[in-house]
Amino acid sequence: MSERENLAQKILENQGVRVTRQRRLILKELIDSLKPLSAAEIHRRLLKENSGIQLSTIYRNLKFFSSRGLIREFNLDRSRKEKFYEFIESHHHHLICTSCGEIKCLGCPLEDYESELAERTGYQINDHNIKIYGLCPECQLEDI
Amino acid sequence: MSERENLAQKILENQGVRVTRQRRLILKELIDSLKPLSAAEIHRRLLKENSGIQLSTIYRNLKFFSSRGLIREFNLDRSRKEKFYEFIESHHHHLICTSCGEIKCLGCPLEDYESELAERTGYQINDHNIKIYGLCPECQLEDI
DNA sequence: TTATATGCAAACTATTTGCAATGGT
DNA sequence: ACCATTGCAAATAGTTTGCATATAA
Repeated sequence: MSERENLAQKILENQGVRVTRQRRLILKELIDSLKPLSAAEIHRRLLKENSGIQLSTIYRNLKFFSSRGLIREFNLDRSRKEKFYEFIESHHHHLICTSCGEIKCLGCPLEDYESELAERTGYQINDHNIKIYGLCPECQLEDI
Repeated sequence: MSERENLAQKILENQGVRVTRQRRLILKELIDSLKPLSAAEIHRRLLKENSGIQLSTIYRNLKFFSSRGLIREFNLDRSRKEKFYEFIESHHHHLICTSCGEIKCLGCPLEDYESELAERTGYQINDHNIKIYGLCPECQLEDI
C-alpha cells in the first residue's frame, strides 16, 4: 500500500468507518489532487491504476464522505452539469479560468461579513461558497 | 397581453431578437418571480396559465436568454442537480435556508476584494457568485 | 418569403437504486 | 457470523437534439 493510501487508511480509521480498498483508493485520489475532481475523473484515474472499481461505488462513497464532512461537493461551473469533489483541508474558495478551466484556491474574504449578516438577518449561517470567474494571465494573451 | 408580458415584449424587442409568444411568456415568469426558478417550475407555472408550451422550448430559450445576458443561470444547491435561472436586474447574491429552501437576495460584499485579487493574481476577473447557507429564523425554532 | 423558433419524440449525461454476492470487523 | 459495502444492470432526473411544421419579420 502506497504512502498516500496509508494516509487515507488512517483518516478512515480515525473516522471509525469500515475501511475498504475502494474507500482508500477514492480518498487517496482526492487527497493527492490539487484541484477538485469529478466522479468520472476519479474513476478514470483509478482505472488507470488497474483498480477495477465501479462508478456507482465512487458515487456512493463520495456521498458518504460528504456526509461525514471529509470532502466538499459542489458545482464548479455554471455550464457543466457534473459535480466536483475535493478533500477538505481548510476553508477556501476558487478562482476559475473560464477559458482553460484552471482552478486556483483562494482564502476567504467573508469572515467578518458573515457575522454581520447573521446579526442583520437572524439566520444561523453554516456555510458559504464563492466562485470567481475570469481569464488567467495566459488566456488573456490569446486572441478570440 | 398583460402588463408584464408587455414589459417582456419590450425587452425582447430592444434586444433585436425574434419575439415569440413562448419567449414573452418565459421571460415574463422570470421577471415576475422574486426568486430564481428552475426550468421545470417555469413549465409548471406556464401550464397553469394554459400556455401549452414544451419543456424543451423553455430550455432552449433559457440558454438563449443566458447567452444574451438577460438572465443568469446557476446551481442553487449542492445536493440538487437542477439549474436555476433568474432575470438580471442587478448584481447580487443568495442566502439559502438549507431546511426550507427559502432564498433571500443579498448585496455584494466583494467589490473591493475583486480589484485587489485581480492585481495580486493577474487574472482578469469577469464575474463571481456567492452562496451562503444557513437556517432561517423560523427553521431554527423547529427541532430536528 | 424565408430563416428562425417550436413541438414532439427520442437521445444523452450524470447520478441513483435494487439486489445478490463479497468482504471487514 | 453478521451486517455494511460492492458490482452489476437497470432506472431515473435533468437536459439536449433531430427533424418536420409553424410563425415572426
